[in-house]
Amino acid sequence: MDPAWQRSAVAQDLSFLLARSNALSLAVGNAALRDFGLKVRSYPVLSLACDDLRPTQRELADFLRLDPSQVVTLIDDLERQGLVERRPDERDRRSKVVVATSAGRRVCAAARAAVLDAEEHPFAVLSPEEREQLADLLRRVAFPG
Amino acid sequence: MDPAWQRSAVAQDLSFLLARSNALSLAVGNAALRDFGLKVRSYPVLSLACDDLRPTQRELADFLRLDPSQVVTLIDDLERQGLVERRPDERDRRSKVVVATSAGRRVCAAARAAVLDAEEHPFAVLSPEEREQLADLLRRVAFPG
DNA sequence: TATTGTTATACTCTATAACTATA
DNA sequence: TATAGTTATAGAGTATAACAATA
Repeated sequence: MDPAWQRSAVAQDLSFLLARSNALSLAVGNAALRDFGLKVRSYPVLSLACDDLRPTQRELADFLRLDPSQVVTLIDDLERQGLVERRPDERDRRSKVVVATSAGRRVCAAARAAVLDAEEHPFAVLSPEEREQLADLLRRVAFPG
Repeated sequence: MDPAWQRSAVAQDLSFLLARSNALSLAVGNAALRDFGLKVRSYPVLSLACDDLRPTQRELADFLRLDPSQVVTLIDDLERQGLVERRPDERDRRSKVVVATSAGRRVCAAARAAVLDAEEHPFAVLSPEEREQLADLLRRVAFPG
């Protein structure tokens, strides 16, 4: 059955292929992060906090294309697990800067390794060169301008 | 801000780039389909019904990686709009085959044109050759084996 | 007056289990 | 007994509006 279905009209759509690939990647990613109490949604927040960018919640919301209220609950979870802390922003007392704790840095490093390892599954069909090619193309779609 | 953030660790992950690209494509796709009473989730069902593959609900669930119960509600919607019909499968009376009505075919053709047109926005940064390259890479990820 | 973070709310999506009718 | 479709339900994700503190 599949061969004929793969020649169907929808299966040629870039948006359909993107959605399907993402669904696979999402499932694999969440499974890999489960051991660390993280999800595909919370891991980027922790990772950005670990990159010493001292992001405010507003900046995280903009970059991750999430509503500010969603960022609140993601950070609530990470803070409850002792992985990040909210610090007052000296330059603007309305803002709160998200910084990683030392525990957060350890968990993030381990989680990153697990994610990269898990990515082998959905992307194993591609060679290292093809993966880099795919990353380049997606980078331009994901970050136009 | 963005340039520094784009060099962050997560922004290098294939899974993150895929998720972000998909989020953009999803928003654009749903906006384009809204006029036709369709969504990114229901359009593939209608499109496959229009391809004369005479899919059963089970086959649709397998191909779209959806739970059979989700297929039920998607087809309920499409049937309520008069775009598809459930027909008994002569070969297995447990199964139901989903076929497009003539109205469904008209709507599907118009919706497909709108989707292809809307895809210009997220993928406009890529040349036609690059888009085909991206489609080839994603096809192999989305349909391994 | 505008913005940051927060709370509350509702709506969609996703996952699961149980039921029925057929095989 | 196993499978196709259905129903019901709960959890996760997403979007929106309103509010307090600060700019």
